[in-house]
Amino acid sequence: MNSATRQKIVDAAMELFWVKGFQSTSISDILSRTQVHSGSLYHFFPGKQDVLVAVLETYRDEIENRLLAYAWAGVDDPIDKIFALLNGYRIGLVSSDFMYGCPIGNLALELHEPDPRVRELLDANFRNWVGAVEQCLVDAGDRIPADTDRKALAEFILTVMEGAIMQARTARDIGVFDRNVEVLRKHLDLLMQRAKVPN
Amino acid sequence: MNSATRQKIVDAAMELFWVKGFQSTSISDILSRTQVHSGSLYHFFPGKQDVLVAVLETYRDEIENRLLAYAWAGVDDPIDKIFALLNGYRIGLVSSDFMYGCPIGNLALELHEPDPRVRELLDANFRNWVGAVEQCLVDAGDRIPADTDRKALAEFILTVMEGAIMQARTARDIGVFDRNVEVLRKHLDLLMQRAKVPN
DNA sequence: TGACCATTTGAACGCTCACTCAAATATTTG
DNA sequence: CAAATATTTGAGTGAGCGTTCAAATGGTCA
Repeated sequence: MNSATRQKIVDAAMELFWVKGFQSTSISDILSRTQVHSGSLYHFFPGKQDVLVAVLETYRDEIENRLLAYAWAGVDDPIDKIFALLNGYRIGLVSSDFMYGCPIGNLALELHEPDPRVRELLDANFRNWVGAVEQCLVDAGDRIPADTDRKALAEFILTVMEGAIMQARTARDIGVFDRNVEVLRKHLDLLMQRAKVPN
Repeated sequence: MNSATRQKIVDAAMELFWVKGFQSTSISDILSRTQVHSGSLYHFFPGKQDVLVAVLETYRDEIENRLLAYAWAGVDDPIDKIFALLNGYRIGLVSSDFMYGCPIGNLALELHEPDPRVRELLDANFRNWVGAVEQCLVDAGDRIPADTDRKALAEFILTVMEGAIMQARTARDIGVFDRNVEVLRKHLDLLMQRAKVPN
């Protein structure tokens, strides 16, 4: 079931959907990049939507290996991990001249009436990401006030990441990304300050 | 130059691009909704991209009349205005069953290699929005610490709006939107608290 | 070897898309 | 009114899209 051809298709589609979006990527884009013929693609996938489903399943299943392991290499402190993760996206933006944003966020706003499977996979990817950040906040223990909703704050950090990328890509200026991260850092500083001296 | 037909086309395209996105909206979608024939559309616009340009120019020029006047009706306090603006988007989401997000944010992430005119107009729309919120923060005067970067905070508020909408639409759950706004409110509360008792 | 199934090949199909254009009609202007 | 210009009509075009399918090839196992 998981032939090399199938994997080549998913890998190419992952890259193309990221850079060009789903609708702007044609089946023949995928075929020419993979040197696969259309019949082979349709042997493994009923249609284009199913390629997208496979791509989103891969993101969901590989968040540890493809994203977190890379961003968190050599980082132990849970609060540092949060900013290291954001910095991973920053590097992607800068090194690609603002081509590489968040592949999930892109698709989430591009697809207006998505296939239920696609919508659920986008959501699952967001919840995975939020869960990873939430774990960092839990690991931060009493450095953060006890009454702080960790999950809500993790969702907020995803929001900051997505909004910062959106603005930086549109302005083609990393400054707005950095300023967004600085405001987030300020917020966490204020929370941590308040945890030290409860008021 | 500004005939009624041209305006009908822009209005219909504004709605369709909002609900379906740019690429999923066909010229014939616009024609059938407006009862205009293709030759008329191409009499006023060289191509589909130029319809998008006209739409984005309208958003840019009409932010006061179409967005702020509505959201800020009866609201005077500058901090309240910020949350009233966010609440405007909340109402759009809920009342449309998550169809109406942010039209500018949608397009910003849908179009990966936009026409320079389009990219600049998207950016101009963001800067307009940020400018309006920045003015609220300036009007808040010394309720906010003097060393707070008002523009950076306004950009951050745009980020929160965009990220909150993205997650709420994907989850089809307004809860995540509300939690995001609550965290933002917490941040502003902490800032205002710090402005009262400088530390 | 031969039968069976998985995979590959690549031409072809139907459809929708953005867009064109010549002719008809309405409006403006002198 | 007459001429010029602006606008509308709507059939038509070519290109690209996702998808199909019958035939060829490759691998597995009795």
